[in-house]
Amino acid sequence: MPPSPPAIDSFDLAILAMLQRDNTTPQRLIGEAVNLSAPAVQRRIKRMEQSGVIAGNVAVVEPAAVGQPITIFVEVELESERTELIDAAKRQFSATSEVQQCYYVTGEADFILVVTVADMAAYEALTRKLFFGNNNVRKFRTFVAMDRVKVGLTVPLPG
Amino acid sequence: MPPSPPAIDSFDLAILAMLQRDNTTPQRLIGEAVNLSAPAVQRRIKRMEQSGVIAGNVAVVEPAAVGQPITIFVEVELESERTELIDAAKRQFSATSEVQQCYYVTGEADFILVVTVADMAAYEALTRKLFFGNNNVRKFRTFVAMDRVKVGLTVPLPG
DNA sequence: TTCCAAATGCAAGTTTGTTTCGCCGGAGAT
DNA sequence: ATCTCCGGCGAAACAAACTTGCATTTGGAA
Repeated sequence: MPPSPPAIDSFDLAILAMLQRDNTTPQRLIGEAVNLSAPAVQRRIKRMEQSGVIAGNVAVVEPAAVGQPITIFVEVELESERTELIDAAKRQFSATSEVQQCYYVTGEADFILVVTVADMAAYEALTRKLFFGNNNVRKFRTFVAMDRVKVGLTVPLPG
Repeated sequence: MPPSPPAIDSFDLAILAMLQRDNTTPQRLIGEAVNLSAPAVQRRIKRMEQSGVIAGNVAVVEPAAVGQPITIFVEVELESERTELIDAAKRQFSATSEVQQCYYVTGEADFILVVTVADMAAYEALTRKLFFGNNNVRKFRTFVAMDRVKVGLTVPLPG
């Protein structure tokens, strides 16, 4: 079997902490901050990208600046929990560009969606397509965000 | 008054679409894709960063790889909707590293949180700190994510 | 039509990221 | 105990990308 990648150590965590704040930080500065040479930093970053610890490098776009000022949470409850229907729902939600995030959850709902739209008319159209047009959706509850207090994908890192 | 920044055009949208997928894409390739020279691409990116259209450039870290495999949604309902108490809650949630995302919403809840933790014991400790230790929290509902079907901050872009 | 402003493309300069090389330290075998 | 192999680290050379300045063109307003 292939050699398992080395475990994450405190150097890696320190590097990740900087990169998930700003991945344009020069490797030289990262090296100074964590007491490593720039090539060592580079090797560790590359390794973490290949092993999947770093899932991607992305620009964060301000939705309001591109005409999508409304963020909405939706709790979706299905009629049937059959695996096949769950998977179909996952696929449909994933393929919908307005659905920024989709989670399959325990509790009083089956899915929680984070939706980004231009206006409420667009949301209404989306509900027709995703929910009213789907016999397996028993009901859904809508929460409109008035304030995006904290937004990001930052993961809390030990150390 | 300061000159208002130029409106976003279809070139900008095409550039954003590529950057929010992978912001390490060389500007030369972006230029080829959108029919612009590399410096023109560079100028537009810089302008959008300064004007806030691009809110940041970050590495996306896989939570499970750094010992935070559990994602939880929490709907929080407050006792009082007094502005001062709302703001206090916003500040407390924002300052909590386990709270990855926090939204102030309409509907049957006041806040929706996205929480990242190592295990349920850590979540239990967090609820004690944030909810049971706060007299203004009337109740909260927990949804544990079994599958992070779609995760990201990607904004749907026209065009 | 004429002038002005903004944006583009080209080319050079600078910074950054990448690769290669040699060295050091540790684990295992002889 | 010593030798050898292996993996990682640091220094330097290399290549690539990014950034800047300037001349040109384009679009619009006077």
